[in-house]
Amino acid sequence: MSSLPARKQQLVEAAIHEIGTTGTLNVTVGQIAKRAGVSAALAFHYFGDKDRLFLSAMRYVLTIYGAEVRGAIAAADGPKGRIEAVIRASFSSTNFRQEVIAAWLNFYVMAQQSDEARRLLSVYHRRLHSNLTHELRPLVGPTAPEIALRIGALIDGIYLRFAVNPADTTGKSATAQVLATLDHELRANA
Amino acid sequence: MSSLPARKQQLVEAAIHEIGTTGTLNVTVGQIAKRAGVSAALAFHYFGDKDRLFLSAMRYVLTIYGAEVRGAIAAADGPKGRIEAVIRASFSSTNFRQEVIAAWLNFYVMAQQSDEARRLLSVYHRRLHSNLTHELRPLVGPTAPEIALRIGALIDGIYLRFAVNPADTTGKSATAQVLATLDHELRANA
DNA sequence: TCGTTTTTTGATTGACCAGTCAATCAGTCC
DNA sequence: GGACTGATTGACTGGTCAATCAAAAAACGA
Repeated sequence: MSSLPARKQQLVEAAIHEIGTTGTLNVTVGQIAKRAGVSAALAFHYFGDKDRLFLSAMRYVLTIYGAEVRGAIAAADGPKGRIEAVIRASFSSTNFRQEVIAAWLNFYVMAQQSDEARRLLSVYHRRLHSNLTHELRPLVGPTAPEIALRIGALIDGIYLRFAVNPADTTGKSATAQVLATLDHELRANA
Repeated sequence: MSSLPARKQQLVEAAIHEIGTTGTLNVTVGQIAKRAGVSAALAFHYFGDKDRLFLSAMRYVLTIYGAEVRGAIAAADGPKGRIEAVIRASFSSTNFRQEVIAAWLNFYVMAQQSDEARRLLSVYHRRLHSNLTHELRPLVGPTAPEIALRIGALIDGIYLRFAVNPADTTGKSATAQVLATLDHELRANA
């Protein structure tokens, strides 16, 4: 949140940036602290250990993403408009950047070892699924959850492609692909 | 390949297993060597450094996956049958296991730093895309590449879900989801 | 059998890093 | 202005690990 003490937030943002640019969790607390312009010891003072610093970074990314999606939903009209809003927000220029996606990727790796990381990713999955299902329901009825699942997985899959090959996907084309699938799913369930 | 010298193959398999079970690239050469039943120094003798050991492990996984898909395609009948074969192979019990998927996930992370790793993943993506496109063409004509892209991304996305929550996805249900999307895409393009 | 090559190892090194600690410093409250 | 608190640091440590090396063991050919 933006309600974090200034130094904590600096460190969290530095951690994301550092993980994102190096593309790995193998960054030292020293590197992160240096980018934040403070000493490594301060990071330990605030977060206790490296893991908890990483988890805070993850929460931060999730929080921002969630806020953006919520904003997009609020500004859109009608069920289909709101579904499109979620999709567009997922590929907005804020989120759809190699640095951020590299960080996400590493959060998935973290989730292999850390229960809390896994929990946080589950929250993201559930929220996305719930948003999509809620808006799909009036359009397709009982198959809404299944379709939501597929749309959600498709979004994440496109993220993965982008992580390997940023060149041949843009936010626009990614959005178009998901919207196309959405259309076909809707047509099949009309 | 199975044509690797015995010790090399033992080490490669141990590396995959170790990466898969710990869920991270943070495994020591010592751990890997121990699992392979040899000394750490031998791993350096054969691979030169840790990176090249990891890359060999990645090639090995890709090779096995590729062989399985090729086998499944050969055994199937008709374009649609062969598409289904590819999808089924992707979620077969050989490939769709947390250990293997955790390894894949870490290969994506490797690709953030290593050109060779990125190249290998690109090969996988292209091969999958090409297989799907080839079989889709007689069914939907010029939209085949686009649909192939979406199906491919959907498969990878479902892998990601499984990486976080192995409990609520099985190979069967995953296959069913992708086949459902495939059907809807085909219907929309018939 | 013996000399040579290949495989394999244990011991070692040099770098790196998470986490600790004792010590300053800047406020704040009485 | 003195006691107390939280912020902040530099220096240190204990441990880990990739990579090297010299030598043992095994395999092999003459």
